[in-house]
Amino acid sequence: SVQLEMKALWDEFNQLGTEMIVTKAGRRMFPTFQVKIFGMDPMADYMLLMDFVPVDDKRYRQVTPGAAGYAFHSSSWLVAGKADPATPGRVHYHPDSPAKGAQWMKQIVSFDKLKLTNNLLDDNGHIILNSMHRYQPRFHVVYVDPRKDSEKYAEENFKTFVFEETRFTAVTAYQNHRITQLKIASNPFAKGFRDCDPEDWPRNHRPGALPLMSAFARSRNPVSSPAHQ
Amino acid sequence: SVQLEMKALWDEFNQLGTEMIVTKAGRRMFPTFQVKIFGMDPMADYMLLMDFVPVDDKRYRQVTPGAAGYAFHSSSWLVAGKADPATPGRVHYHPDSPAKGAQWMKQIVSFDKLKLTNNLLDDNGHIILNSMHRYQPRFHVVYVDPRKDSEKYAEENFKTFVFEETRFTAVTAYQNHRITQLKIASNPFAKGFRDCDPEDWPRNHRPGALPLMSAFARSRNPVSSPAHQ
DNA sequence: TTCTTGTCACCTAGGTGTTAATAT
DNA sequence: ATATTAACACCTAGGTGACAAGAA
Repeated sequence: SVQLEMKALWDEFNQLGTEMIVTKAGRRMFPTFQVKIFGMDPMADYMLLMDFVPVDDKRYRQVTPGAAGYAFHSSSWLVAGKADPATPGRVHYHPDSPAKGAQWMKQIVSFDKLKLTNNLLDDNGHIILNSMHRYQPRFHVVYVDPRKDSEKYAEENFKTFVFEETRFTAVTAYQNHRITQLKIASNPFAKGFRDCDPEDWPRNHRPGALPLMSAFARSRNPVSSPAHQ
Repeated sequence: SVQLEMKALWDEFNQLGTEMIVTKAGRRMFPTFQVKIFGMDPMADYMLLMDFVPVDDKRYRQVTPGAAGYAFHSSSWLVAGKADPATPGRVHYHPDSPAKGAQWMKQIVSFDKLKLTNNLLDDNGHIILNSMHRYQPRFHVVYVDPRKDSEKYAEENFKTFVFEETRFTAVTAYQNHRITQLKIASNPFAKGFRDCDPEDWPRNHRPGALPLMSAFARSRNPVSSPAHQ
């Protein structure tokens, strides 16, 4: 069995509609997909991998509620047509694969090397996704069968785990400001954009409490900021 | 068979008398011990590990040639008595162990996670060495025998490789300035102490050329520098 | 108008020798 | 005297969202 780590954080993002940035060079996911694994044979070899399947066959687009003059990203999505044709879909093997069950179970397994890209010609082995489409991450455990004719047992030698709270929309720029603020508040690498008490997250964070979202006020290179409203 | 990477650099250090810093928290080696491996069974599992054995049973101390007033570290070592009693001696397993021969052979194997410490009570799994003693790094390849009674074949299932040019003296502070300068010139993490053409190393470095050693002139926090000579 | 790209300041994380103070 | 320690400035390496400019 498999347990999703940081489930409370995933839930918080999922409630707002998780977005993941895709770039040409590849971007990590945040939150990172991490799991605790139970019930493996400690002495047997396993491969761990992830892939991403479309949640639906729709393409989305952003609705702009701002009246005249100023466009403000919202949390509402419009269906903008049928999905782009899906490419075969890559998989990402956990770099420690293959490894013994004991190794996988003794600590949290983290897919922090996995990167998402929108570059259809990517040759870095990153996961290729279409921007403005929704995806469901999947986690697969493959038992390395020592038998000679292991191919015959492929069907019974792997198990797939899906956590619906890890669904997200691939984007090239954040669409929902509340997602941006939650990323800034919870991702250590975005600390430079925080405006609030830097000690308040995640140390004192209680799941269920309202996320702190004052970072938007910060403006590093003060350019002619358009009148808001 | 095994080939030492960066042999030219190791030779250059060895010619001066390589020194490696040991600290309480643990310090990496520089140069890093790296090898290319040939002739493994691509499908078999191997463990890769290193250990460190005393080169002799001597303790060293620094000779101070400076006359009165100013002590200047030299490249001469004096034997200062018998070695401290050796502790059992830890080993460092390469963190990718165990892995298939194919995996080990397809790229350079780097022991850059290995750290040296002088803390006899270290509980981080680092290699414990005595300062002012000389050591010989050893590299071991262990074939993971799939047979039930594999213990019986332990003798024939491993092979040890020793590169004499990787010998070094463990120190808590550098004793030979030429070693310091060569470290500064060749270790990217010490770039801040370079004084010479920053592009000149290692790009244009020809083994056999005299190492560039002008970095000593640099003094960051200019304190009352004692008159030299 | 909407979406994408490339650059940037600002971070995390951690590897350097230097230095002054301390220990032996 | 000689050896060790801890704090420090300065790096490498690379992960953030902001922003302006470009593309569709």
